[in-house]
Amino acid sequence: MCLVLQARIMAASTSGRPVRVRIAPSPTGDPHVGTAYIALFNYVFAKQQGGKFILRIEDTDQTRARGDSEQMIYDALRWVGLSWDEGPDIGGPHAPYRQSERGAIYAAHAQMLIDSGAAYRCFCTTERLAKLRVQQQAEKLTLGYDRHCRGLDPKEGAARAAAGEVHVVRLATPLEGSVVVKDRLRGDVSIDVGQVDDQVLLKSDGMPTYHLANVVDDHLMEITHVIRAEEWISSTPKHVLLYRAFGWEEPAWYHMPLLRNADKSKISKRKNPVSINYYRDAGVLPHALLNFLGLMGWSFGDDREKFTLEEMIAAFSWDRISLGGPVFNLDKLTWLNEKYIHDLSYDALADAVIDWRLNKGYLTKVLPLVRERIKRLDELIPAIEYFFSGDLDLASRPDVIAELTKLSATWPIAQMATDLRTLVEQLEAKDGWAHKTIEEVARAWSEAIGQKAKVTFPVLRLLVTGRKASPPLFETIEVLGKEIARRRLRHGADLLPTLVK
RNA sequence: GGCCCCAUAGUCUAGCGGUUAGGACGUCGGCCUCUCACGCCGAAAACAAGGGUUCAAGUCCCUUUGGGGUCACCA
Repeated sequence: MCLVLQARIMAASTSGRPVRVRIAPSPTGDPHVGTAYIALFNYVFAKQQGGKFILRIEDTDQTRARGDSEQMIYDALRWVGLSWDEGPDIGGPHAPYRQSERGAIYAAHAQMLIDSGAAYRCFCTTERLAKLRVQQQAEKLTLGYDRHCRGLDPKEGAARAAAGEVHVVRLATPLEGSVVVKDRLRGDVSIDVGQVDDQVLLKSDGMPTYHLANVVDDHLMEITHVIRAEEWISSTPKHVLLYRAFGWEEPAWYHMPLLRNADKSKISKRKNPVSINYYRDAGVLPHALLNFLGLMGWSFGDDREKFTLEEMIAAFSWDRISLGGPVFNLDKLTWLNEKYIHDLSYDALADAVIDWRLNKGYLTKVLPLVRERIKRLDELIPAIEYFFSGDLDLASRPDVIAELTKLSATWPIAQMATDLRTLVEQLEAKDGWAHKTIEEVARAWSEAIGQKAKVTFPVLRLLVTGRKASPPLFETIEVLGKEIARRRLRHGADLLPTLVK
């Protein structure tokens, strides 16, 4: 039996503690499909082991926080059918579960590390660090903090801090040796400490970095198995070092492969829809999405590809994980979704469609935009068709292509595509999705790229509605929802060169 | 670039030393059929390369190649 396999089997019986796992998303944007993916494996393992699944919000970055994001995470996770035993919204024995509310805990723990000499205060300015980095890059040295403040007398550090001097707290990484991460899926991963920076633990705003918060919380919340994405593997030594510095027992590490774009790079919104809300709005059934995620890196054991969460829980084992990064393939997701639709009773399907968009709530948003534009009720459905579609088939619309071609005379196609992607990114950076905001962003963007709204807005309309005429553009975009609208814009930008020759 | 991870068809995967390398998506062909779709049948399509170990290697080891991740006061 190979070592990895042995490690995986031992993993299931690790330590006598009851299994507790967590998903720890950061509320910095739309609910990510990767969050659901990792949540699924945490959830499945917890349920199989009779353990607990905890949701923790990692909102220690004040600058990236997005107001609506946390609620969207709850909604999205519940939508796919994953629920948690403890979390910010439902509480639990280790509350609070929102890191921004645990500041005192981190500060106290950072102090413990300073007291024991495992961490130190650093007064280096960001300017100095930036300069250092440029220099290291120029000289092709290993990037990282040069430990300038490490030699500082702790007493002096304490005094300067007490005097109100701005500083951070850094981990005093051992100067030599290596750290072995016992990854249960990969075996031992040994990383030389030369690769490990004196990582910032406490930021100058008093908030902890991920590294400190994550280790402190996982310990305090009695997390036994850390199941997270592979991108974390290279910072795990820092975490191991922290556990040792505190004298705590490490959790069992499991680094799952990363979901990939078609080109095998880490899944990203530029190349793939990554918001769970997109899949919801595009008419993917939650169970189909979850089932599909279960196929990413894991297989049932027989040739079964369609299975329920309960079946997955019953059949789950770590030795059926494959480590190659799975490409998130929309075609196969759609095929699976088709299976789920076909298995629905007509009654259940009716409910699903109503839940989706064929409901009074959504119609009430659409109708104000079209009432003046219809003369008989029978004109309604054709008039609002694009409010109920996912991707538009622009290639089959000669009028759209002709119009785009015309507009490309003043706005070259390649540039158009680039500019549109810029717009999408600017829209993504905004909280909320109100038409006034969208319009403001679009107007500012138009000006910035040096194109008249008379040219850019028609292009937006063409790509977003697939028509030359529509209700007021920005209200239409608002009602369509950010997911569908952004997807059409991005997808449209990708398609432009093939549409207009 | 340093370090780390990974490697079966275009894609998701089965495979744990002896298989005609299996299944699924997609593609192509056929059947069914008033059309389309579903469904059914069939086809093309893979062990990255080179060295070992072994009677025997997709499976174990090494090297190379390729892909990915990571090197922040972001998570």
